[in-house]
Amino acid sequence: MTEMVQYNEKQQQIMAIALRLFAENGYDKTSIRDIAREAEVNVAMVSYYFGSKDKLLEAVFINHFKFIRSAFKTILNQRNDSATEKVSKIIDMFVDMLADRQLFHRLMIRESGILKQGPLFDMIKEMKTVNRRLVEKAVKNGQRLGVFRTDVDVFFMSSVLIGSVHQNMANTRYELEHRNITEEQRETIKHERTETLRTHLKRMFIAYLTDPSNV
Amino acid sequence: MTEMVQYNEKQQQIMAIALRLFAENGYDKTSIRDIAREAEVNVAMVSYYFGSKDKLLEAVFINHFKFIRSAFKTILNQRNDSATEKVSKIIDMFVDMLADRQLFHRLMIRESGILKQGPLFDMIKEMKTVNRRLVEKAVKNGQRLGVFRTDVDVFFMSSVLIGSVHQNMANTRYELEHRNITEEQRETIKHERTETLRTHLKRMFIAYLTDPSNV
DNA sequence: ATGTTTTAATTAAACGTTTGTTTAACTTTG
DNA sequence: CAAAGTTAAACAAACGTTTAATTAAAACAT
Repeated sequence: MTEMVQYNEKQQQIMAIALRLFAENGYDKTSIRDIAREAEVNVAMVSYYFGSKDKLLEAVFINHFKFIRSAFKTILNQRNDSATEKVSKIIDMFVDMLADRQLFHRLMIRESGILKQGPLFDMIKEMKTVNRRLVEKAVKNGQRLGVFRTDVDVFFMSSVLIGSVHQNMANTRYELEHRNITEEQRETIKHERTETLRTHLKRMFIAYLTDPSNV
Repeated sequence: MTEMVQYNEKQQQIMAIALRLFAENGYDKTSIRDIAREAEVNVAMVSYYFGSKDKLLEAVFINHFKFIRSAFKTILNQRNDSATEKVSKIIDMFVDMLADRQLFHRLMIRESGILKQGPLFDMIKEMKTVNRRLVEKAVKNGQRLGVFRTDVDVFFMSSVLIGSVHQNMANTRYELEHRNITEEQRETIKHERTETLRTHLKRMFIAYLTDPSNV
């Protein structure tokens, strides 16, 4: 219970600012002094609370992974859906998860590219495995019911799923940067893009899974 | 003609090492001294030849963009294919391009995430636009011939295309890291993954484009 | 071809900044 | 009064870059 109240207000403030700066400018291009300035705390507070810059990044990761793990559990415990509904729900979960936590995923995608070991590597690897298991479960369910093809590739599908969502956001960001529109319009376009992505991902996956043609 | 021989041997040596280190360890985590050591040149040579670390990165980008642009032109000038063959060829081109130049694309994906302006931003934005145009052209061709649906989304498709390929490679890397296998086995698995990706991407896209069901 | 001059390439050392982190003094809180 | 929180200052290390000196290569005139 008290385990949950792990971080006090100041710590959360530091972590929130750190996440934003890490995601927007990169971990290495963000100095502890940058974080301290924006979070309006002394530079020494980061070492005091988190030990080091590395550990701060780790804390940010752990924080979000907790949330993500519980989201996975929720979807895993859902039953009584049709095979296509299950796929649809998984896509919804991924799109929502990535849309709601854009900053974190931008950071994760960036840092994941250069990790070779350590706690962050292990966390990301674990998440990749869980992603795959989730997709696998839904696919096997549809295959058991005889509505999905038997020659689909789960590794491929989980790559498409996460890769498409991330790329869609990255492309949208590039398109909107430097465009002279209000923040409101920007958010509207982003939202439209997300909904289009959601709809078409579902259609594409169902088409792929149920495609009757020979290869 | 002489314009082509832009870089001498030493410059190319520096650029090759820089690309590898930037891609594997990140731009910021790679020092000029690291590059100089591995390229077996003096640290001052980087400034001497490229002006700065920033400009070296820019040179690496320009170098690869030249190649990529010419690959695009090749595919754009191909004719007399069926609609599905055109899509198939585009997928082949993207998969080959990303597989052959893995290091560069790892670097680009990473750095693209934090760019807001400047020459690199512009180059990447241009490439995203060209990607989209290529997909658009193939899609419209198929629609004109009446074999593709009219309600497909080109922005979505180009996101899926590039995002899936990159994510597939990233996931494969995570899976293979720390596995106690020979370099040969590693390359074999990588190759298998790439071919599976190619096959299934084609099948999925064709299924998405020709799916007869209502939405 | 030769010796001379000019340009380019290369080097070790130094420069000024910025970095993450620590210290030691001070303030607030329980 | 003891513990936790907070601060400004200091620290050493690493960074990108520049300097000034030296060597190699090229261009040139004789």
